Amino acid sequence: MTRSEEKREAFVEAVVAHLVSEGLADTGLRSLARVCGTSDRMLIYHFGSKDALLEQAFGAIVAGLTAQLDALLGPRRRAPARLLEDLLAAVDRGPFLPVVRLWFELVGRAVTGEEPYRASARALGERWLAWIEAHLPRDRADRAPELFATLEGTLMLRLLDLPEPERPHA
Amino acid sequence: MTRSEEKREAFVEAVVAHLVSEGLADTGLRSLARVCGTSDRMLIYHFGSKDALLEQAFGAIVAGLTAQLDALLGPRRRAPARLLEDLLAAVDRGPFLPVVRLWFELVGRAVTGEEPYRASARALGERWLAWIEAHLPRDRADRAPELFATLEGTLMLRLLDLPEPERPHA
DNA sequence: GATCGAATGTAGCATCCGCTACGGAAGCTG
DNA sequence: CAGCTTCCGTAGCGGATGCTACATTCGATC
Repeated sequence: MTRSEEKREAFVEAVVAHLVSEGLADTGLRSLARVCGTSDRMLIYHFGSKDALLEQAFGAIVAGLTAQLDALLGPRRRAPARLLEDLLAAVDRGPFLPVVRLWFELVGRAVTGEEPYRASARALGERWLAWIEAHLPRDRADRAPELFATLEGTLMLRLLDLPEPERPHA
Repeated sequence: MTRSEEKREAFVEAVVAHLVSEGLADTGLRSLARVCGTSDRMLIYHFGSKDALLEQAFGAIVAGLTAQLDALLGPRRRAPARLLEDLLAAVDRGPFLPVVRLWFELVGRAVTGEEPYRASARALGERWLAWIEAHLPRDRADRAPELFATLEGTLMLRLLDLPEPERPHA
């Protein structure tokens, strides 16, 4: 790997960390350059445009997410209700809340069709759905969208400090 | 009502229409002034700040939403599954999709705590929850958050062009 | 008709935005 | 050393941002 590629990779990593911790608000080229320890000039040089950089960063987040989920919950398949319970518990305990917040910010931009947000949100959603499907019993894989919907809706309520559905304690 | 109050009301109405049709992207003071047929100078004069104007507009949207829902679905209480079905059908048929998009944009900004978005999103969410509660059988009012979650999650999937949960046809 | 406050137009401030033009430095190749 | 490519710093463009200062116009009241 060339020096350039190494640098690009490091830049993307720094941007990912910044996005996860700060959200989409502070994503000016000059801010991103600061967290990368370089200049806006150089970010354009390496990535061509701000959107291309963000797209790569979102891609890296997508790739990292399933890895994190796998590490936390293992490959075991389980019934829908139990899987939902485990996922919500994981969000409670793990470092997932900032990513969930970022996810909702991303969806908020994606619904207008704005790129690169829409494409990134769809990619993230698809991977998430696939992960859920892979962790449901094979004969109930078709319930993945339903579980996804319940999970996302519950997270929305949580993020807005509105009352959550009552769940049977595990 | 004074001339000023009439004008303010008309301005808020114009801003509401603009928000619903265009979303949160094009909300510069000068853009809002254009759709109101006035100047940025005058919007500040009447409302004090852009945020105050937006807050009033979101308030008007909240107020209008339950009215629209009532008009479409009537006051009848119904079982959770049926209510969900009816709500999703209403979104399918009615002019609600732009409002739903705006709602998700609003949530996207609210999750970072940014005002006036957070307060407005919470208000809208609370009213929506209350509406659902009022349309569930009295002894099942506690299932409102669950229904809200399923509805919002399903709408998210729909807005992102991801596969929706299978529903029994009504 | 003088007066006064409400309403409004004009111009501008300070700051940010993504991006670019230009030129210099560094390092490799002949 | 010459010449070329890669890398990067400086400066700035044109436009948008929320908001303000100032001055004017207008309509109602005394």
